[in-house]
Amino acid sequence: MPEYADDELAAHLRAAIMRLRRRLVQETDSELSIPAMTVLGLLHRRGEQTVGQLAAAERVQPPSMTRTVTCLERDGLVARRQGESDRRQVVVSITEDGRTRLAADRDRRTEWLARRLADLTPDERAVLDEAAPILEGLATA
Amino acid sequence: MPEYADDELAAHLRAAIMRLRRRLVQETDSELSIPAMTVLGLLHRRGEQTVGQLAAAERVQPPSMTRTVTCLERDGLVARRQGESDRRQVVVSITEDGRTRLAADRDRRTEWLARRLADLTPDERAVLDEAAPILEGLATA
DNA sequence: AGGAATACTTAGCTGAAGTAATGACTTAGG
DNA sequence: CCTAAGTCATTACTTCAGCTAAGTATTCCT
Repeated sequence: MPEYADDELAAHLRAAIMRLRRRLVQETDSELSIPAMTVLGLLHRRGEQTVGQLAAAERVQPPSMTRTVTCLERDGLVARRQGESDRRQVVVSITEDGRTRLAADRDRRTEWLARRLADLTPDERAVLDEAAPILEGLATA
Repeated sequence: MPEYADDELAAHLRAAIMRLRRRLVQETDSELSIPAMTVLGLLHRRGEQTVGQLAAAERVQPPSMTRTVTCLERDGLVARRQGESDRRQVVVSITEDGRTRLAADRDRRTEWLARRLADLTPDERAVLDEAAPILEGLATA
């Protein structure tokens, strides 16, 4: 039994995403900006990446990624070095400090959402569990 | 069969929301800003509201809502008038032009998402159909 | 070798949120 | 009843996170 008529799902989903995103930003209390945190996570999962790869992964223009990386480098959480095969590239890697900070922040950062999720029924959580990769796919497609 | 360990769902859901939101913003081609459109929708559904009510509904600080309303008023899509019982309040109502614009824009605005949704399998759409109100609830809780 | 293409950076803009302070009005206490 | 405190909206300014345009360094192609 669908909650929404077919042509209304998009509108409702959109509104929900927008509101929830703002809420997530509001409820987050962390020293790291959201893009910074995301990049740190990427480097943790994928290992070192060029600025271009990071920009593509986050679907952001290169200058935006440069700024984020500059910020992270200033705080000593990532290291920049010139690419070996192609010296135009800049390879970014996470530092030990970066990993420490990531671990510390990841918990705090998702804490609010995790608490909210804990309040849901198992069924509801199961729905979101299935929905997460689909949403991810929509963003990436 | 959960895709994610319990304590990872929050992190993944968060990332998915952030990316999808950015994508929605990018792919949207409309004359109305996102907050403006949302407010117009609220006024359409709920009838006239004070600036404070609108701000609370969107979980935005009053100044942000003032700005959005100012913009909408400039375009003749909403009307401001002084509150009758409490003259500090400002009551905002949607105009006929506003309704027209809302109808025209709603389609265009959700078009990209609607197309993406159409590419999903029926099962995936069903999941999102159930997920939408849950996400909405998380944002509002 | 020289010109086109690529990878990142720099500089500056915009949109959409926020806080702090102000003005107008209302409510409550003495 | 009148003053003090509180509330609603606004104004002014800041911050954040994206963008484009233009510049620099390097590589690729003929």
